[in-house]
Amino acid sequence: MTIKEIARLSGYGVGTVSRVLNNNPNVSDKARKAIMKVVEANNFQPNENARRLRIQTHSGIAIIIKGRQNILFEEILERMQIAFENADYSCSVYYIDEEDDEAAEAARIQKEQKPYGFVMLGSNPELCNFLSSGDVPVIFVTNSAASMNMPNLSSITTDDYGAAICMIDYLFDKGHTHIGIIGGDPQKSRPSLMRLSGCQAAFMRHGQTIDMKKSYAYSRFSFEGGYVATEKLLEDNPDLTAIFAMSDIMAIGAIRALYDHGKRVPADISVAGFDGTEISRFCNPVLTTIWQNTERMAERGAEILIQCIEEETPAIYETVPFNLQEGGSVHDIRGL
Amino acid sequence: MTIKEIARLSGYGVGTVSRVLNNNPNVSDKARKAIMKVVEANNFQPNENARRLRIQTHSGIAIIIKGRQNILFEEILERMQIAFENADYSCSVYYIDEEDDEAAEAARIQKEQKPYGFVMLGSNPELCNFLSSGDVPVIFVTNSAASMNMPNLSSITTDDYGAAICMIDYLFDKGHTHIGIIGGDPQKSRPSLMRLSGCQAAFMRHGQTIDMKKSYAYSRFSFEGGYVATEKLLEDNPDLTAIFAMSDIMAIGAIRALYDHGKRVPADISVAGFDGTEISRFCNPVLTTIWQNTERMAERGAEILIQCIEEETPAIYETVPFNLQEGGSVHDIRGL
DNA sequence: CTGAAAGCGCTTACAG
DNA sequence: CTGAAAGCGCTTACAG
Repeated sequence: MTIKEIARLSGYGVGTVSRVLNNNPNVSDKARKAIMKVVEANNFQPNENARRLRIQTHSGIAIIIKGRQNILFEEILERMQIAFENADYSCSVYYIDEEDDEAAEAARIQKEQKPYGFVMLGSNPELCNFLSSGDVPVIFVTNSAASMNMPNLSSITTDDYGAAICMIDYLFDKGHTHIGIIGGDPQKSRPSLMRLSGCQAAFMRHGQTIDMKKSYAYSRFSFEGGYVATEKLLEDNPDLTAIFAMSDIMAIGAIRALYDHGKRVPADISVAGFDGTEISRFCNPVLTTIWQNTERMAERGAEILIQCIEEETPAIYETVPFNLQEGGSVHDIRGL
Repeated sequence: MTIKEIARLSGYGVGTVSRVLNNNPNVSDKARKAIMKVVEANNFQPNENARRLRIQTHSGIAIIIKGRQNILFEEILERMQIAFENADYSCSVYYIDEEDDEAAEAARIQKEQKPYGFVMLGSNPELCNFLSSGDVPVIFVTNSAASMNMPNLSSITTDDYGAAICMIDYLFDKGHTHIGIIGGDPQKSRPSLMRLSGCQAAFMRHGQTIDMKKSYAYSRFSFEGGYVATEKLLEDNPDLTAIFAMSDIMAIGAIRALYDHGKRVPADISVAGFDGTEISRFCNPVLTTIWQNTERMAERGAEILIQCIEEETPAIYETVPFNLQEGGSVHDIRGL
């Protein structure tokens, strides 16, 4: 079934059929009705490939998500899609693996779809040179693009640095002075680097420095990663009283490891997370964590991208406030 | 940049360029080299819309996933994609919301992409009349299509019925005779219905029946759902000793609710889950749950679909074995 | 092995 | 308001 068939069956030309299908006002009511009748009777759907080939135009917003199963990203994605659709942008979502090359994927999409703009979830702007050479607007979510200083690369992030300071201060406040940290590779993950810097700043204020060999354990952002990293920290630091993990998932892995090694949380050792995803409120104990405002990141992220597209504004770098969400995983050990 | 440009720059015709791009053997080495040089120099990507319009053919496998954030489905999806790619089928993944209409989505994709086959993850075959009217092969994963008896609708499922019996038997074995159940609406969710039937069978063997009003609590497959359902069960059944939740996520919600109501798990009350997803091994306590063999479901599912496509085999309904995975969330209360 | 040409299904000036 | 026609970028018989 093609537009030509519809034209034949309705007695009109293909041009008029096309106009009806695209809600072009220059069609008589009579023609519209006759054509819609045939369209509906045949449950006709125009061939999208032909349409795209012909209009050759941008096809909405491309959202590239690095890493599946990331609850934080899923929360942001859902709201972003709604925001874009409310602004009459359709979006297509592309998942790529943790190890895959987002720049190559973006380049492919750029050639194929010519989107109005890109949303990069969890992507490191430094790896996206391709995008900076073009002039299509891009917004990086959870990774700052400020240091790139490219007019088309915006970003929206949580204040990772400030949040880490806040959490470490909180732990010191509760009497913890032997703190281990679990995070990503600061050479590769910008949020890890920012949070680590925040930790270092907070430690300094309390007259300590972080021993990167003993007290910082590298981990993937997974349960298993948090588990293994915790075992390493325990081995190197028998007198640890608290662990700060840079994601809720890693924190849950850490808690599991601690129990398996006979340590109760928080009675024997405290654990803090990062993200404030749903699971942090349902796991046991409930996590003390940094809540990232995914709602705001999604909505402002969409707004910024749309503004860059429509008004050709230069890049915007925005930071979203966080909250320390108290659960039951951190013990107050002052006076013990 | 189009194929025409490449032709001009390389001094060959568009036909030859196209043949090189598609690895057609009828091209001289000389031409291939010359053309590839230009292609690479320009980082040329052919226009996919034009290609699809022209070849007008099937575009691999369409995978429709109902509900985001479903860890079980993500596990299956990842392995399925690998299986299809190894068999040289490309696949495209479509996520739809819990409430969305998968039949409409499938119809749309069918018109637009003409896939060789469909994978429906978490979809109810009874809602997919559209698909049965066509002759494109479909495999339903986690929902049996056996009762549909349509030659193109296959399915691969865990033995939900047997697994529920196994778990209830296990709970009775450990001395539990007051068991509450949390699951989906058996009118809408086929796996819920099958598991509930298994529970009923197991209860009967132990001389009990399930009081659907008091002992079965409806829930969405979410943390929050499990939490609320547990509160209802507690209220209606003060002497409950165990809860069987039909997913790990609901079980974790249940555990949280129990703690919030001053009950320890498993000391005061036992909780069992279903799925055996990664989180079941990291939450606290570790869940006693039914492990679904996602690896096998994915691999056999892909095999079955490919067989139906290539050999035009009639529908196959396959059941995959499960395992009861013992954690620390069920207490042995015999002799207490 | 290669090129010229037809045509996939659509949209959109253009002319009426 | 409507129709005839050009053309989006590609693939593939067809002829050589």
